[in-house]
Amino acid sequence: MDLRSIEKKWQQRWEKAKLHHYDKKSGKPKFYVLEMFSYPSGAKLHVGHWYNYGPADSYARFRRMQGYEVFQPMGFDAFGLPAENYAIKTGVHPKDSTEKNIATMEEQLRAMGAMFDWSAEIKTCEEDYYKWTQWMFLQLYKKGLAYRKEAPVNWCPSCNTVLANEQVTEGVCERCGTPVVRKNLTQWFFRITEYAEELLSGLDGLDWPEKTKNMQRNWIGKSTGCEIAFETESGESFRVYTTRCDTLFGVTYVVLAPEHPLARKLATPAQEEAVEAYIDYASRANEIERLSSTREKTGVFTGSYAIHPLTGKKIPIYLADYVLASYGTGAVMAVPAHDERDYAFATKYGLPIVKVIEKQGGETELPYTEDGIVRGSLQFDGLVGEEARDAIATHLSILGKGGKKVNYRLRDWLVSRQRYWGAPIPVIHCPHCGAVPVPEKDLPVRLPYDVEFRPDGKSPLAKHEGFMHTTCPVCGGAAERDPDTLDTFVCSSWYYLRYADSENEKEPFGREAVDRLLPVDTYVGGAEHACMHLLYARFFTKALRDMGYLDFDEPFRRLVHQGVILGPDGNRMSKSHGNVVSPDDYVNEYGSDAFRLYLMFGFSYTEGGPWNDDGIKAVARFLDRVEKTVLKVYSERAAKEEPFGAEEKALNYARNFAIQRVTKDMEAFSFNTAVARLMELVNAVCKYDGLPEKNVTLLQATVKDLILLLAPCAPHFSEELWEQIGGKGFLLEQEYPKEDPAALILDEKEYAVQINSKIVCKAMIPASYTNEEIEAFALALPEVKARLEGKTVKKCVVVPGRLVNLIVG
RNA sequence: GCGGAUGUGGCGAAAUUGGCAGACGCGUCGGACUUAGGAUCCGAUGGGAAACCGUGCAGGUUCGAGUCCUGUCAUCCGCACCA
Repeated sequence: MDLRSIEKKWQQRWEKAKLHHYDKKSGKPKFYVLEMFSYPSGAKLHVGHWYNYGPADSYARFRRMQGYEVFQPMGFDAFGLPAENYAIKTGVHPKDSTEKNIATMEEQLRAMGAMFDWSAEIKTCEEDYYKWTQWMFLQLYKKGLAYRKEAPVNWCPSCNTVLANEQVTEGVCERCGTPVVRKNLTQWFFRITEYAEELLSGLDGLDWPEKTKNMQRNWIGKSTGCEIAFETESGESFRVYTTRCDTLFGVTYVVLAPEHPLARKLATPAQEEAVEAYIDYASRANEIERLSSTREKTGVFTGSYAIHPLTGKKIPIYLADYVLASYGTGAVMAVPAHDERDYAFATKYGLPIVKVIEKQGGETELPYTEDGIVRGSLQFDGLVGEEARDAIATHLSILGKGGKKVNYRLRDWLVSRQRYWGAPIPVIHCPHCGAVPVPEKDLPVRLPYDVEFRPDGKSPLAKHEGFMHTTCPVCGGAAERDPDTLDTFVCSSWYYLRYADSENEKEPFGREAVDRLLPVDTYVGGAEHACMHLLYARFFTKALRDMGYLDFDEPFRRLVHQGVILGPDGNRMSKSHGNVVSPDDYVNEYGSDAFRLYLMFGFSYTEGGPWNDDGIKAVARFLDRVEKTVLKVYSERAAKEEPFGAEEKALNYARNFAIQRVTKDMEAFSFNTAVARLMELVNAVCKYDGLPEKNVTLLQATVKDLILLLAPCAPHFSEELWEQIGGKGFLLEQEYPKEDPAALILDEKEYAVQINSKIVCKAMIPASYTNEEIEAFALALPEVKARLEGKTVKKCVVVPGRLVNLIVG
């Protein structure tokens, strides 16, 4: 079969029949299968796209044949830095390169033959999409979930933009690897922390990989501790946050972050110069240096003292950048005896170390950071761990000096970007009225085309006078637009909603459409989005729910991550490694079905692995074999008398076993074993076909089921075979085979017979036997008899259908 | 440093969740058909001559462990001064 020519033929017929369009009137239960949309940074689809979309499409087809009204849309996450960086390098405008890339990728996606519903396609860089992205911003603003503040932010000097916390890895820009520096800037934030608790608790009910859920749990980082108020001698007050208030009597100094509001105020005249110098030093350190836990601790004494809230003792106040301004209260109580960091700092600066926790049943070695018995702490002596913390926290709250407090590591999401290729932030800055949101009727705020996007640390839009100059919607006076664009993750935080109603011009999505299709039933995409896209999308869903636009809590019911296909050398594919495998070459040579089938068969889907050429040849051979077998079987005529003996029973068993297993494996995204079962079925068919006497009716029925089972995995190929054997309609319209339980019941089963857990022989034992009968049967076997001469059987373990184990003394 | 995952033939991988380790496929070897075979079909294929030995390594629980427990090594991933 010439796979390439039949692909075109069937793609055209499917298209003409609108076979892949979601039909809301079908009356069948809906099933929303979604793959993460494409980012058109390169000009072509790579193996990773194929590995994501090919097998996932087979899953969607499988669901469709099972009787669901499947919705599987596709689109493009088209805004973003790569297109802009490419423009800076080559002078090609991001809009032009993006549109060109999208056109190529669309064509390739169509050639894949996936059942995408192209009528729902979206591109986030188009006005009719980003208009609603801006609308989302305005709703969040109205709800108090979007706000502007000056804060130390992550700045990538190479990308010339700020980055979200999530986009900084090990102190470097996630995208380009440049060390990130801290800068004080006024920026827009989304108040994702408002949802920290629900984002955490909601994970429990999700059918997601445990690993991904754990990454989100870690990222949200809930911690239960205690806030404690300290007064200074000069009458100022500040609070510290601790998870170990049971160590409160061991406090020998307190530390404020260098950015703490009181940092300068607390410097005594004698220390003023040193404090200034230290604040300056800390502000210049980049994130890598700052975050390294192995770096030697630095700090400075302010000259001021605080009063211990329970003992009334004088405690020196230090500044040190091992305390983070952005977590907790930006101040900590230092207990060198029971905290490694404080211990290191105290040792270096010669501060006292007071032991107040004793190890239970052992020598207490400092720093001792585990729970233990409280000592030297007045009425709290003798308490241990949690009970000590409870008692001290309660005591503090009675005194009005603090109490229990929950903290999260999650920070608000910084969404401003000083870049061109994104959705403009719909805000106008008026000298009289301040930051004013653009009225909804004036959306979209259009992204101008003629912009100088060469980076100089300022937003490219800031240099575009026509864009910047506007009037204030409140007072009508001259005003300027916000020159920043939104992080592209804002665009992708709600696209799965837009698909449901992509043509709607009046609203981002109609309530009825969303109620019908959402949430997404199965979402397939890479694991790298665990703490970014997947978290942001959950946040958007919850915020939109609270504004009354949605009626569900979680966007993605089930999540599956595909693995990564590596180069043949086992390294990640990259131009610099020279190990990039182009899907096009293989698709041209073997056809898209063979390529897809290899991706399904050659790897464990969630694992991925190195590419290898031999595998794809094997799959092509398998398809050849199927074709030959099917056509041969269908060229035969049924005889008058068709036998139905042991051989037929075996074939029918193989047929129904395959149906049962393939169904289960497809459901579980275990595509490699599903294809293996199909291969077994083909082997069984070939074996039976070689017999002199055949039941052609059974053989043809078996082969027909084979085509139906194969249809989701090799759609064009199967469709062609289906037509050739006289099948009616498209395969997607056929019912997926269901196994006949009766055919799976065997009269006898093969048992492994063991003596003292060692296999002696195998035996066919009737399925109807009781455990006693099985034992008797085993004992009567000659192999067993010979070995049991003169021994007594002490025990007999029977595992029904599998083995019998005789324990002898 | 903390957390998680993984470790099975020459290779990609399976294993009904504690029950015959290596399904299916690649590769290799042998055979058939052939002028020919890098096509196709059939057979063999964990190691070992065998008893036996085999799921990173060392222990343990169990009639029975790839699977459970303890320790350990290696690789990968995530977090990383979060008080």
